[in-house]
Amino acid sequence: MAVTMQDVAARAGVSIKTVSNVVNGYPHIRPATRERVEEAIDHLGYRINETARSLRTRRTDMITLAVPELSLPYFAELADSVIQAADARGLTVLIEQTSHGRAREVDVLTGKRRNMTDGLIFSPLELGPEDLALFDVDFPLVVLGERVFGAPADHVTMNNVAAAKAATLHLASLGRKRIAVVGGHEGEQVGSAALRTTGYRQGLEEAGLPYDPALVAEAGLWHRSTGAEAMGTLLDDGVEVDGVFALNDALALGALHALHTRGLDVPGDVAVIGFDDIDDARYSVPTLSSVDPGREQIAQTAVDLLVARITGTETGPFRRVIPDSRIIGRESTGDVPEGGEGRPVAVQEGGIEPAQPLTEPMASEPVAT
Amino acid sequence: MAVTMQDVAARAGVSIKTVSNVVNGYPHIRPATRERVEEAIDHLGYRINETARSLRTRRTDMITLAVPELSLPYFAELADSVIQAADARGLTVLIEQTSHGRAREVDVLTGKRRNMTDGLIFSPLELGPEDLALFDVDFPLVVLGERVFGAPADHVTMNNVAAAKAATLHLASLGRKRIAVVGGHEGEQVGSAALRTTGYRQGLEEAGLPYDPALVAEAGLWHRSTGAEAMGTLLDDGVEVDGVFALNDALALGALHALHTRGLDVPGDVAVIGFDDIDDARYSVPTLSSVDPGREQIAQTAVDLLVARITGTETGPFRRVIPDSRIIGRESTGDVPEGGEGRPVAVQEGGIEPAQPLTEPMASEPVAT
DNA sequence: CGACTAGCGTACAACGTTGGAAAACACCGC
DNA sequence: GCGGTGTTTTCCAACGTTGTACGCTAGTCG
Repeated sequence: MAVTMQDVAARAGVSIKTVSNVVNGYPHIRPATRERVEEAIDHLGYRINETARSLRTRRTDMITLAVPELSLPYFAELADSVIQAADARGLTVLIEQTSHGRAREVDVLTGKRRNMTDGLIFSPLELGPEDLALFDVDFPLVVLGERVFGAPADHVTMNNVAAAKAATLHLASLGRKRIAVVGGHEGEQVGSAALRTTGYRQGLEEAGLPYDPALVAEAGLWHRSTGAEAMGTLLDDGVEVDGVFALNDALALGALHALHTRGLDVPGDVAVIGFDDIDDARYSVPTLSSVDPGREQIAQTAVDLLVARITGTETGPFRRVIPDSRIIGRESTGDVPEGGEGRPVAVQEGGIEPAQPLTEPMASEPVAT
Repeated sequence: MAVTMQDVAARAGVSIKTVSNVVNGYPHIRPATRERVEEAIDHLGYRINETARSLRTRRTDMITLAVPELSLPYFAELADSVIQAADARGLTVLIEQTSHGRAREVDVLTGKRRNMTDGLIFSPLELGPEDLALFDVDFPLVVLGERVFGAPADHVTMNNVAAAKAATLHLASLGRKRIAVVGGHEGEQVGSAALRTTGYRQGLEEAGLPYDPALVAEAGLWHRSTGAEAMGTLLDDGVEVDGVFALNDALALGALHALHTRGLDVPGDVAVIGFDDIDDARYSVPTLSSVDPGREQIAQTAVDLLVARITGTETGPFRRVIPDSRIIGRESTGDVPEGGEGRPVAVQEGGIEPAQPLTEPMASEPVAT
């Protein structure tokens, strides 16, 4: 049925291995032979059977990317970047959506699910430090995000505390005194929420502003609707506010919505800054200032680290990599005139360090100062 | 190194084929035997080698989804739905981004790129009717979208003309007389733009409104920025407008932006409706009315059609399937009070029909009346 | 009680490719 | 014409699984 190397070999009058050599670019082949083989390949429309090749070579040149949900713009954009980075390195990406399911996240790691790829890039949302043991897997793994520190795997993360602090300080530098934070989770000790909240408090402190619990608007899920709700509740409670740091852009866009419906001007009455710098931030009304956590760099680094483990180039201790992040000023903080382009107003440098298991995940994040 | 069936068989004291039978749920196995095998599997941590299985069975249980770009919310949401639908059927999805490259789209079809999946769901953006020949491939294929009609493949598409007409009529029913259309491409004969523009003109006609070329705002790319630009130009040219039909939601959101910056009230001064019903439409300010083209149904149908071809359940003539689409009324057309939920204000029924190659692709779209 | 049917296991041969080693060939200088 | 030195090609054995064919054991039935 399908045409195999055998058929090509027969037509070209060579052995099957010679065909293989041609296909794989083995250098010592007489030009005449190569030509005959290529003619046969074209003529027969031969395409290599990747499955057989993979069985033999033990490589599939595919990697898995496991994210919570593609409808969340941050993850869609991350997936986009990862696919491009993988593509540039000759890899194909298979996407696994964990859809906010703890069980699904566990499956991703235990390999209960399909297991045909060379490695995994995993951005957990449910698993936490208590699940550290699960991350001790027997395939190449790169962890993304802020939920799990100290896993026996390479880790690409963000400059959360430093960036959140910088964002808060940026609002303070604009003269804002009553800076609310939208999106914290009560009592949460791990993950982006906790880290960014820590940065917020550090920022307040450095700016000499008091911490007022009334300015904390909680939101379980980081969606626009919850952001609008949290912001709305805060305003309706009569809390005085002149600045908002939202823990991600979706929340920030929701907050903009809530502010708008209540007739407050942004940035006139309230300045708003988000986190993630998703595409939408550039097109909202007003355009949204945000923290660019270095998405491109995260994706490329993650793929590079994974490739290094797959190929065995890197066998040393696991690394933790933190890309540079930048504050992008736009209309919502009055950093650009209406219609102007966003521009970087601050940079936090990242870095690379060995990742050791730590009992205090909160403390484990390096803080650029 | 890795543990194989051989090892399991040795430990359980059975033949390798018996292990295979256990793993594959072959029914006639003595419970005692099955238990021994399962014990051995657990003890050794055996996991089947999917590559070897695929080589033997000629199935990978993976399908490819080729879309232009995941950062475009419509495609991200489509991918989300396709992945979920595939997942429910035991398939994994490999995503190929064509990134607006004609060459990449051709590669997807000619299989120059990786070819390890059982079939392809393809949403072309560059290829058109002139490339029909390329779609004659030797693997299961389902085509999405409006660029290519009559390809020798199953096709899931939208009720473009009917839905666009309905959207336009909806604006007219609100008493709007000067309805602009945002996003057309000059002289374009194929694709969503042309079809939706046709629907717009049909809608005007049915409403007894004149067609005024001045009300056509062109936009090459369907991004927010281009939508804002096109709308802005229209307004700055002093064209009188009281309604806007944007050919997709990104354009509509851009248009909202432009209207807002010029101090026009939506829906007071201008009513706006988009197309695609992306998630963002529910959270913009004001919330955006839109056409829901039946995304879930598109995804599920596409996967079902593909599976039927892969398994050989379906060998008959190719089908064209059009899901039902609905107009969702929100604040931007004043269909709901501020803060209210969107609600369906009209439905266009879809259908199934055999797909025949046609020379007039424009005419080939069935129109529900 | 012999023959037949399930039920349960096994042996062997693929699936299409590549790694390794051996063989064939070409060319060199002597 | 011969050994030596590369280059080019071939041969064989995997990679880990499943399909097919068949053998063996127990029942079951006439």
